[in-house]
Amino acid sequence: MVRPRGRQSMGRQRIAIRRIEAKDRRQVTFSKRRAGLFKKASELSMLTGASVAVVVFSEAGHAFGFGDPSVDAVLRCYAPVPGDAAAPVPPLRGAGFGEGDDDLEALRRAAEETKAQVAAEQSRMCEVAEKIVVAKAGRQFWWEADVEALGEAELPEFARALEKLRANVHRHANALLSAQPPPPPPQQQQQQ
Amino acid sequence: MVRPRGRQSMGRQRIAIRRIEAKDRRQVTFSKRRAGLFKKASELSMLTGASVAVVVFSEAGHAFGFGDPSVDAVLRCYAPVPGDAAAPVPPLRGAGFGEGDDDLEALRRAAEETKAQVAAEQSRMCEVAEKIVVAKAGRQFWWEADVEALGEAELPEFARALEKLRANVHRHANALLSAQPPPPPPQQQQQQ
DNA sequence: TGCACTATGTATAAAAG
DNA sequence: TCTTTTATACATAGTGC
Repeated sequence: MVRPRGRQSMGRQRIAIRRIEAKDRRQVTFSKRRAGLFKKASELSMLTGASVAVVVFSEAGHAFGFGDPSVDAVLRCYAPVPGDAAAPVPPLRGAGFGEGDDDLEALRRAAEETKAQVAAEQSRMCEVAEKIVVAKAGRQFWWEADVEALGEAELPEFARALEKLRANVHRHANALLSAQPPPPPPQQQQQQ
Repeated sequence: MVRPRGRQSMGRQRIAIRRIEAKDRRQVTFSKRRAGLFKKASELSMLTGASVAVVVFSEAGHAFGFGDPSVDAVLRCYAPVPGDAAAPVPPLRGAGFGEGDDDLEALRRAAEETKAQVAAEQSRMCEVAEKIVVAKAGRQFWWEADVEALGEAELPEFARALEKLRANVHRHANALLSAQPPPPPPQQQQQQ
């Protein structure tokens, strides 16, 4: 194992979180970070017992997904249909995996991924369709509209203010769930 | 800023990726890692222009979500609706932000998060939500008003779309991988 | 209860094979 | 082009306010 003297690499460099223009690097980054995202999702699920679903569509239209217990299961939970009610949703959760599950976990991830890919094969063109729906809905998302309306000149000042607001938004966001006005009607949706 | 002599903290410790038994820590870890996961998802989207949707259900049954352009938009894509497709459409995606977008990005993320949370939470009781028409015109802060208005306004359409979505997801899942436990139309609660 | 800090584990941008 | 390696940026477990 010879160890050449000089630096063998520049090591990880800091990059701005904005679209990567170089196609090559963008693709490489996509693959790496997608894997990383799935791993994080998996760990979150394993550690806390939460149900997690992640769906990713690359620019090329390829779909990837990860889910515990499965993407579909979590999505069912996310979108309970009135008529179908009684989707009480599951405390379900992954059981306890063993220790050397590193490989199993990776395999599991790969399986989920493949599954999503296959499913996406038929929904390839949906990326376009999705945008139609969104566009048809009318206005852009409010935060986009507002931000863009500000103009770049005002952004710096606005950004500074946002730094403070960010904390408030976060706090408010979390408060919404727990402090949200409970549905007036006596009917109460069971929520585990 | 005195600097006490001894180590101020043990620093990050390595932990096994298995269910955290201590309830307190489990919850803390959930919050931290959920935030981290959303951030990663956001970055993946920003860097590569991919569409990403993440839905998380805590053990307590609380729903959290992140999506770009939005959770439901991506999910719609995941489950294509045959009769609802086709037609070119403007990008609307990665808007071109300035340089100091660090704060803007954070806000955008928080906004997405908030919106998704509200949508996810309310979608679980959409029957009730459909009847609720609230005029929160008295809000002092634009983000509060808009966030709440958005969730309520989009709910009906959202719910309707999801009804079809779910059916498609099931159909695809069953057709593509017979390994998936048959989720009959009627209610069913499957484990794992 | 929540937020801030710090040391350290982990993810990953580049470079090399 | 894909895999492996390196150096470093980033995420976060444990702790204190």
